Amino acid sequence: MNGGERFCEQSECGASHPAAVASSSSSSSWPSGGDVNHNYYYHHHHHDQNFNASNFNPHYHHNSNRPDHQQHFDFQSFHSNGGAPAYGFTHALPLSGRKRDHMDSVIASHAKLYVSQVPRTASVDDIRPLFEQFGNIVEVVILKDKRTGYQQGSCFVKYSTIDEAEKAIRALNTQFTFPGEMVPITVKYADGERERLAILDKVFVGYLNRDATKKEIEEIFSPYGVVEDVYIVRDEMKQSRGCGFVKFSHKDMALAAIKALNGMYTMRGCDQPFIVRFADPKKPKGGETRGNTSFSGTNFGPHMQEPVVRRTTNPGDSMVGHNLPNAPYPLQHFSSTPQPQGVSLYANQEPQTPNINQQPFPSLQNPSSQLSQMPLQQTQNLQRSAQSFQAVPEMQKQMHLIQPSMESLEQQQWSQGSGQQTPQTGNNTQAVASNSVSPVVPVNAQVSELECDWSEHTCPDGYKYYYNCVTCESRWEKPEEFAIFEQQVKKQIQPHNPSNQFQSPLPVHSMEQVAQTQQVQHQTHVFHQKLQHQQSSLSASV
DNA sequence: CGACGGGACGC
DNA sequence: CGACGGGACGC
Repeated sequence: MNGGERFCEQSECGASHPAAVASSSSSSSWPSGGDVNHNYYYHHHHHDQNFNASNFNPHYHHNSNRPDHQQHFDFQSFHSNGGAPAYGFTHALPLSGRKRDHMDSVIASHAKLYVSQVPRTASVDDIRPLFEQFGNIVEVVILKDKRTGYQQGSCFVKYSTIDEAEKAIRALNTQFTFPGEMVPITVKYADGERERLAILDKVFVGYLNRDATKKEIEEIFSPYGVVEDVYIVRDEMKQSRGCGFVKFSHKDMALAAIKALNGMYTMRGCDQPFIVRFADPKKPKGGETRGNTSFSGTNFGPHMQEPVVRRTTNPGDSMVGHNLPNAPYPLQHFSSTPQPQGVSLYANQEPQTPNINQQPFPSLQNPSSQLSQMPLQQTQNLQRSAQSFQAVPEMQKQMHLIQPSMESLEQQQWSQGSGQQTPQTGNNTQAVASNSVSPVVPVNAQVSELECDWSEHTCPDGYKYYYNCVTCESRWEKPEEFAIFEQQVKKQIQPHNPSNQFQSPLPVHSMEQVAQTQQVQHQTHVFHQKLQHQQSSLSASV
């Protein structure tokens, strides 16, 4: 079967590594509307040479099929709806110097699709616009035959969220035919992807106290989200094996728990801190497994030890096990039925204390209580640690989940955080830079005249949501006001862009409904032109 | 017809 | 080249 192996070249552009992209996207949870001026990254290395609307005529005359041509490309989003706001740090992030922990956890929620019936002559630029209509493209990889180097007629398209991927599947699978192809494309999850994504809301926990009850465990994890289930692994004698699983209602919560507790929380009577990581997929359970390396490269590996600040057994640590004095916070803070798609998340909650009850992310109550609610050990680590790799970024991450209306407060805490973590190593500092500088500044501050009650935020997994600082409403869909606001911002930043085409890329919904090849092709064609226009506008503005 | 990457820790 | 405890999915 070796002859059939495929390969694809890695991009020479270090900045285009998915990790680098992710570090930008995940670190930019703060309003992303005003970041267009950083998007120059996109065409920095890639001009439009292969990009041409005529690619969609049946002849595909461009020459992108030379075997050695780079066909691998990671995208920085540059349309506003796409997520992954570019804060411009991508190109500066060295491919090698990066921590795998945190970012990869975020990456884990990216959704990779496998697309076949792609013309062998198609370039990334032919493929991307088609898919970009449905969401933020993190990566496109054209598969090639390992030996000949020729394209094999399929590709991976990676979206930053599952939602986007689903949209693309619904709209494009068997619905779109590339010019020159006899059959429509198939668009489906790459092998193992579904399984991988399905369990991101569940964490494995090691170093549980063997006497711990479900309830006790639930209380420890509840501050980070709605705990739907706690399972303690037991032997045949019903004795706890000291590990278990905690399932949340949302993968974001799982991530929050990982960030906060892994290596940071030592249970009473234990001498080792928790291991908290995404659960491995359950049993292979039969067929449908292809050379499934789905979990390599993220933090699922057996010895992927997170660069957590491990508690060294300090003399003064007799407190171990008594951390989290009154730990657990009322579960009522969490909506029991979070809806990824729906209307306002917490619509059914009492409006009286909006700042608490209607937070976009209920897992964390409010910034002022955030520190005090952190497990004591974590706080200690933050304070004492000169090499708090994990803790500080974690804090930052959590901050992003917090009430956006508390900007000043947040900023204060931010500066504390970055101050403490100063004495750390370079790579991290970089990551932090993108974290702590850009996102903290609200769009409103950058563009003085423009204001919008809505702001855009990103969950750790890439989901975007919108928060209104006046009504305290949050919602998943982009409010019209915010879309307009975004456009205004962009006009201001790029005065050279006359007719800004940045509205939500294309009418996605009508797209899905129509789902007619002709239309799709037409719109794709149009999209090409738009892209070109946008690109030239962007270059002009840099 | 189906076809499913490559590199990836950090000192 | 050391890092890792090993345990991994109910009803």
